[in-house]
Amino acid sequence: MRVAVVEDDLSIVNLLKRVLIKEGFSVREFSTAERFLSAVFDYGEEFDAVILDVMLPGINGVEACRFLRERGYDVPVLMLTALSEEDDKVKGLDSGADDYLTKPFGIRELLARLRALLRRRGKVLLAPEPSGIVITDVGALVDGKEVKLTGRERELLRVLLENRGKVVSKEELLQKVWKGEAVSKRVVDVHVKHLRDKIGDRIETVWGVGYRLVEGAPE
Amino acid sequence: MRVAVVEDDLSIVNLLKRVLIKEGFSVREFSTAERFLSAVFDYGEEFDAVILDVMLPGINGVEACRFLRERGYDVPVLMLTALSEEDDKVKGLDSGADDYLTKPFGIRELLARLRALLRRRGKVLLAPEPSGIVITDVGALVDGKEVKLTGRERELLRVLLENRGKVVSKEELLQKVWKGEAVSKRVVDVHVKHLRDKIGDRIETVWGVGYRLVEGAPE
DNA sequence: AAAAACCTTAAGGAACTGTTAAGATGTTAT
DNA sequence: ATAACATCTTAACAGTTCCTTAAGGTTTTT
Repeated sequence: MRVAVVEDDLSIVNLLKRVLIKEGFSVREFSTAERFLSAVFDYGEEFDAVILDVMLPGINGVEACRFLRERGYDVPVLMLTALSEEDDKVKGLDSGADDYLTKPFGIRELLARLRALLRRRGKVLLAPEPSGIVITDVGALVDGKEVKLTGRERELLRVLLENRGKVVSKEELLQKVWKGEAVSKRVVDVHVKHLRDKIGDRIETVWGVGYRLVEGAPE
Repeated sequence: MRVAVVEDDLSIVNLLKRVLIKEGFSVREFSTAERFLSAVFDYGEEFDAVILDVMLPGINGVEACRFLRERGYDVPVLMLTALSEEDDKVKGLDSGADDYLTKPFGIRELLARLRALLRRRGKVLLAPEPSGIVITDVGALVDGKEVKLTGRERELLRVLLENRGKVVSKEELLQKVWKGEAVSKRVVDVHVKHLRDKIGDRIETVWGVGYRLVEGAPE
């Protein structure tokens, strides 16, 4: 189990590190939200849970959490802060946090809450289901409605779905869907168009790079 | 960057803490060498630098430093003391300290020496610390908000970000972003302008030289 | 004041994507 | 076997986005 600790207070980081490691977690620490987000988005690191401080220099915990959620990263987030005002709790939880703990906190309580979060999630973390799309053997279930897809369309959607929220380059799509067959790059565009016609505008174009499946309903 | 401050004089501890934190360091304080050494060897805490007072109750700074070095702990040590006798300096430096500063010391000098030590060790002090910016695959996260960037803009921002706080010359930008393509120098200006429009006035012009990404939010 | 460096804006073209349709190929029903 | 159908690919044209250059204005230096 990999846990990211995003916290700038060294004494807390060290405490958490010691305790979490003792409990059998792998701990990756980040002193700023930027670094953490960069690890996730630039380097594709994955975590089973995130312990996220609110008061951070630069991007704060609430903003970071909101960003994660907007991009479809469904990892359990335990928010940590010195603020105990009801309003702050609301803000934190509204941003997508799963739990909220105020400093000073009991380390045993934190562990208990963390275990609870992981249990609740069943343990599958970064980048799982909730996109409103499920691939079936005849096509896809989109917002509860069944849509028929052709083979290529289904494969294309599958790859995009596996990388939900992340940009997939045309080269990668050609490689994964067309397995290196000698076809023009433009076939991707055409199939994206067909997919869009069928499942709505959930596929975003990233100019000069490729495509990205985004969350939520189209338009 | 984490700095351990090992010092029993509270007024000095507080001064250092305030200043160092302001400079973007994480500070961990210890009132005795025993506690510091215990943190290092018993708990495996790691530091990028140590500011170590010589006159400490129990194990003194020189002994502590020697102990560190004997165990192969190669962290930069800046020794701090009221003793200005040459002999003491020699003892301190011989014990493995990297630099030596006598009280009363100027805080700016201390910072400069600390930076120098870190630089010498190859620690990247280019402050990967808070800038409020994270580059993503579609653009950048600026103060928690996603901003879409074009390819050139993103590359330009990436180079500036890698050198944040430092001036990057136009030649270097042309070389790193435009890879030696034969383009006019003016393209840099234009793209800087576009970047400024999108991420705010975080890019400072250094007349006759180039550009620099500055910390914090614009105005 | 002149010169140099920078800012700002806009236009043209290059590169990329959207869209449509036709032909090729393969599949199913008759 | 043949017709009807479905799918895939390519090609062509239209539309969009992006990059660079150019030109005139502003600021800074000499």
